[in-house]
Amino acid sequence: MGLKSEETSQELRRTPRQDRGKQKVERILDAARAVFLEVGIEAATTIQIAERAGTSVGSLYQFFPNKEAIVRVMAARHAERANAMFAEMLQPDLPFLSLAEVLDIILPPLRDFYVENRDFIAIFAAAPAFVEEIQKVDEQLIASNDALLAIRAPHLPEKTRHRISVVNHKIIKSLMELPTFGTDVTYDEILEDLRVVLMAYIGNWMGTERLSPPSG
Amino acid sequence: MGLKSEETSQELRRTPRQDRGKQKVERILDAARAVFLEVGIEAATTIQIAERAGTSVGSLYQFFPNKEAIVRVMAARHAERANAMFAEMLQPDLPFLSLAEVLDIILPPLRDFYVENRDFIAIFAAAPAFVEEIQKVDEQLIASNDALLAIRAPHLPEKTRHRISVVNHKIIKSLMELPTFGTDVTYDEILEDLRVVLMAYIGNWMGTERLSPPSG
Amino acid sequence: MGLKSEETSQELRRTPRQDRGKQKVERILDAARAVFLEVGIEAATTIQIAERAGTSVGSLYQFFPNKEAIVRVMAARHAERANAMFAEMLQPDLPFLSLAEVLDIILPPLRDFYVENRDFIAIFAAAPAFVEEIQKVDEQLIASNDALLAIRAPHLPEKTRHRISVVNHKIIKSLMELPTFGTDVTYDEILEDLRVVLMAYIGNWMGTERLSPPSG
Amino acid sequence: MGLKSEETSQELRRTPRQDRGKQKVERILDAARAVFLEVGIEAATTIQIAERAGTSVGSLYQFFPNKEAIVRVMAARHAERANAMFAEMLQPDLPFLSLAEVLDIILPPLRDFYVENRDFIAIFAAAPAFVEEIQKVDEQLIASNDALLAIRAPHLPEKTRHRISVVNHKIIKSLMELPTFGTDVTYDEILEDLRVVLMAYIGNWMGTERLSPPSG
DNA sequence: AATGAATGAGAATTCATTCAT
DNA sequence: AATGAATGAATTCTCATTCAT
Repeated sequence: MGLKSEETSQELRRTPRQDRGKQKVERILDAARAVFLEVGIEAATTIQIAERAGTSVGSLYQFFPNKEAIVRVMAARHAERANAMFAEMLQPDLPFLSLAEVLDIILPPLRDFYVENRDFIAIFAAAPAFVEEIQKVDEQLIASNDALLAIRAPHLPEKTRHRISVVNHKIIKSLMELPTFGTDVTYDEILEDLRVVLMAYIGNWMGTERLSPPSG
Repeated sequence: MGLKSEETSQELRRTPRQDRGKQKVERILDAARAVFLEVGIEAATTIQIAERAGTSVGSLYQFFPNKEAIVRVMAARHAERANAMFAEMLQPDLPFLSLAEVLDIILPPLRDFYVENRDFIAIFAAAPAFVEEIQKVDEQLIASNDALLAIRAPHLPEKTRHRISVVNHKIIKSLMELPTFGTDVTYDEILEDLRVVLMAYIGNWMGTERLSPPSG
Repeated sequence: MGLKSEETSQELRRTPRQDRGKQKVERILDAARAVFLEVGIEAATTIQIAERAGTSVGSLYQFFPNKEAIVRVMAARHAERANAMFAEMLQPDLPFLSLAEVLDIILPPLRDFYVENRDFIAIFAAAPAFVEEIQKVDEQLIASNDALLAIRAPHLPEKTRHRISVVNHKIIKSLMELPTFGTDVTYDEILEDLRVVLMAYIGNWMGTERLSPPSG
Repeated sequence: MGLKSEETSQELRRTPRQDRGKQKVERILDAARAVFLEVGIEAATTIQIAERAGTSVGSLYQFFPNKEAIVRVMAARHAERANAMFAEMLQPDLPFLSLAEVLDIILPPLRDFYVENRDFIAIFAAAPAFVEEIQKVDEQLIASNDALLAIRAPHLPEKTRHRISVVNHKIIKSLMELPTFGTDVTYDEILEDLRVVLMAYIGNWMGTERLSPPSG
């Protein structure tokens, strides 16, 4: 009787092998980003997105089983980029540097990530919670914080340590969002402020000195 | 929000002079809060809200010209409560106390405000930015920060000062949101963390010492 | 994200207590019958039905959660009418009469049922199999045949007896459909033919004589 | 069927002279049969059919102007097979044999036809009546009945005779459908039942005895 | 001739808002 | 003033059919 899609919204309906198809997926995702940014995820309509992408709804649905899938693929892409950033950032000797050095290493790529992904940050900031992919990005950032802290401050109770990681991440995330939204604050100013704040906050818990690296 | 009326959604359609009317407005706002919390602002339907409030849609529309108006009135109420909190908090000698004393005075009522308004915080956190009333709350909190800072650190360029106020507010706001969402962090833990962070951040700009109050 | 109805299409969405509502349900069902008859169940659209009923789609959906529900309610009504007919028809002494007498008792109300329900017969004849309600009507007619036969011909193996009931029912049903579809055959002619056919067919299995009723 | 083209769906768009083309038409028809059987004619999509046939929609439309045409060609094929069966069955001396002999001659090939065409029977049983080709099959079967009867019972008014032919055909058709659908009835059991029923029904109108063949 | 991506009209369903009662 | 049924525009998604490659 023409029921609407019963699929469990599995990402892409059909992995496009052809270049044409890949390009179209990209164009749709780009269009969606623009539309989401303008009117929000909920208010965006599939027809709007298709038109913006220069196609028809039909085409859109050839690649995405439903609107939610567009959001999820977009979120998954965002998560991938976040992962790539971590990989680059997490050097093995990180836990043994001074806090100032750690921040010198960590903050710039973090800023770059937030700069490059400002659209997605804005889109997902107001995103319906059901976008798990986005929550995972946060969880991952928190986890790597946690790992670092576990080495630097092994005496901390796990629960406390986790809270610190959460708070730390929340501070970074929320301040990095500032330039995205109206405020006329620059990313570099935020970077400076973050340095001050985190030196104090993290230093409070794990000290600011270098650690002697494990012998051997 | 898919409005169909052309009205500019002017808050209350008719100021209810009767007690009966006032009570109904309250019941509708309470119901709306509950429904918004459960399903989000966009997904909430006016019929749901009316039923929860124990009335009919028709009645609801007697007091609110459209769904958006409910959101705006709710936001306005939230703003009022924020203002009340400021009024209480801003003692005339505040600028001249030590930073630690200032935080001792400011943080507890701030926490209380966030505790008491957690529902609204949660509702508006994911709210489409177009709810101006909400932005005003933020602007007001930022403005009072700014005023304080203007006295304590008169040498700061206005723009810098404003940025500090913005950052300061964003830190408070985002950390105070943590207990509201999933995280098992308590308000008191957050209060401690805030103290550390703000001592460092604000202290960095305006010093932590007492100021000699203006003579005369 | 605005998914379409997830309800399991439970008959009526809301049992209309008011007369107005009841009448509207009737008008919708009448309209649906007419439309189904003209274009078939699958091709019928809810808007068509609503218009025919003199309402709007919205109203239609106030009573029926989806198109399928209309079909099911219609089928349920049909089943009820069939049950009413059985109740009337099945006299306790039926098994002990001669076959000719049995047919005299059974065939006229059966004909009346098929005459009065010719529209539904036509609609459901081509109905998608998922309309369980309709299958139940058939099963019930078969079951009462079976019960009769169990008394009259207790020696028959159950499987054989059931087949006879099925065949018997199928003959009745398919012949009774004839006047409904194009053919210029009257119900009375069919009744005569049925008598001949069933006398032979059933008589072949259970004899045509009276049975001595159970003593006591 | 939701046609969008204005063509009057003339069977085959292009008579395939090449062997390749003929084979493809066959493969498409086979695929369509399978798909129709599984999901029904209405729910079947042209892409499904094409994929099952190992081609593309484009190719399918090279041979069939639209979906309906597939149904019609399939029905036409079915009609042809029915005709072939008649041709084989209708021996010149048929009208002069005893009814039992006639049934002995007629019923087995009839059964074979229904067995071999069970798929089509199932497909077209629920088919919208607008497939004229299918009605023609029925009309043809009725007509040959009629012819036989005209010889055996020349005294019967034409209208009566025609009704008998219709009823006779309907009985055969509907009983022969039983094994196709859920029921666990075998074709041989049905054949037995048909013999009983038709002996009685036809015998009732045209006697069961042999006729003396026309001299000369 | 074959392919399958592209198109878009059309169907089901929802929900803000109105208005008769 | 209160009610809640009625309205229909708007949205998501499908699928017959076309047409560029």
